[in-house]
Amino acid sequence: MLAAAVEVIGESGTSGLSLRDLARRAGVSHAAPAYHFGDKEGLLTALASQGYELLADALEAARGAGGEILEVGLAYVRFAVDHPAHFKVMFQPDLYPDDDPTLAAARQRAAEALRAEVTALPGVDPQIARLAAWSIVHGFATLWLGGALRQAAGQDDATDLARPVIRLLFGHDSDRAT
Amino acid sequence: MLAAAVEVIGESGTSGLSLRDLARRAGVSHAAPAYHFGDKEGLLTALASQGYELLADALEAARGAGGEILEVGLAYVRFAVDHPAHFKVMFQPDLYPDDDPTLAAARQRAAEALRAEVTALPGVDPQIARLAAWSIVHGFATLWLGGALRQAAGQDDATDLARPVIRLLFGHDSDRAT
DNA sequence: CCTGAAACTTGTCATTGACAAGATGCCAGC
DNA sequence: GCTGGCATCTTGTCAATGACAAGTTTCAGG
Repeated sequence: MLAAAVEVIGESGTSGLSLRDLARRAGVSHAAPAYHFGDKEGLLTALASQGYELLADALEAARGAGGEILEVGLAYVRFAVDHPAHFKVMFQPDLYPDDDPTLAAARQRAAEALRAEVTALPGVDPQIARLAAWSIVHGFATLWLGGALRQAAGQDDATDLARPVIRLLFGHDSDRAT
Repeated sequence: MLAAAVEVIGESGTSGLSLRDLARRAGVSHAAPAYHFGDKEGLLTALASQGYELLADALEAARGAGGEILEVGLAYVRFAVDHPAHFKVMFQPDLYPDDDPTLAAARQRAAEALRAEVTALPGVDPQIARLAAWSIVHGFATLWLGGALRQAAGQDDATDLARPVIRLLFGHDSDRAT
């Protein structure tokens, strides 16, 4: 059912999502989704939680694979591109209550994965560095999903375009020319 | 009426927006909004267009005031914080059709204002520099509006926090320590 | 065989977006 | 002064939706 929700959101966005349509696709009655999630908010909360878990998985995997900060950043972008529906719901906090414990735990896990990887540059407040890293990958991902970048750049692969962008912030100077 | 829409979105988010509620607040009948905007999509299109105009104004003003790139970036963040409803609608493209001519013109104007300001760093593709600049300010603004940053940082003023973040990307090395 | 819980279904209600068909007011041109 | 036309709304209606209440099926454990 969450999978069906992801599909619908991918087609019509978060506003076009209807519990009854989900039920129709799943071949059940119109009240079945309400039983499982209680509420439309409940469904979106579950979807956001799942999204944070997937994101944490992706970030931890990139970190485990010997990845430096660049790789973790690219994993963030790749997550957004591969799971656009999850990403959109996760960062639209007026769709769900933010006091759900499951969601808070998943979010905490993802935040930790992101936080651990940013090694501070010399002379820079590590908190600022973390914020900058998060901002640039999140901004890039959001703009890409919004379609704002596809026309500006000839690129059709998000990560190819994201790589030099992230390098500009954290890359060694020798990388800047590439 | 657009002002009322802004107010409602500020309270309940884009999904809680109802044409009938708008009509109630404006003291008119439930079909009056439909006459002016034709459609819910129409209303959101108008709101997005207005948002892009306001953004272009803000960016051009920052640029005109002798602002370097840092000031323009801060103006972007300030716009998002001051006009959260507009900002949210603008960058949620599944809420409105993207082929509206008025909207396209306004968007073009804002894009131009942003594009013109980014002076390339030596040895860096200017397109990449623009993308990085846009990404970092957009990401910061989005995360701030989503409430993701307010807890992490003790700051309660967005621009104070955004300043060192933007400096990290574009500032001179002498600024980094501050 | 009985019980009770999980996973639904059916039925209903207020609200919403969209549309059609009038009202009402105002102003230009004759 | 009258008429036609236009912009701005109102009333009425419809299908779709989210939420909820109450019943139904299924099935494991005792």
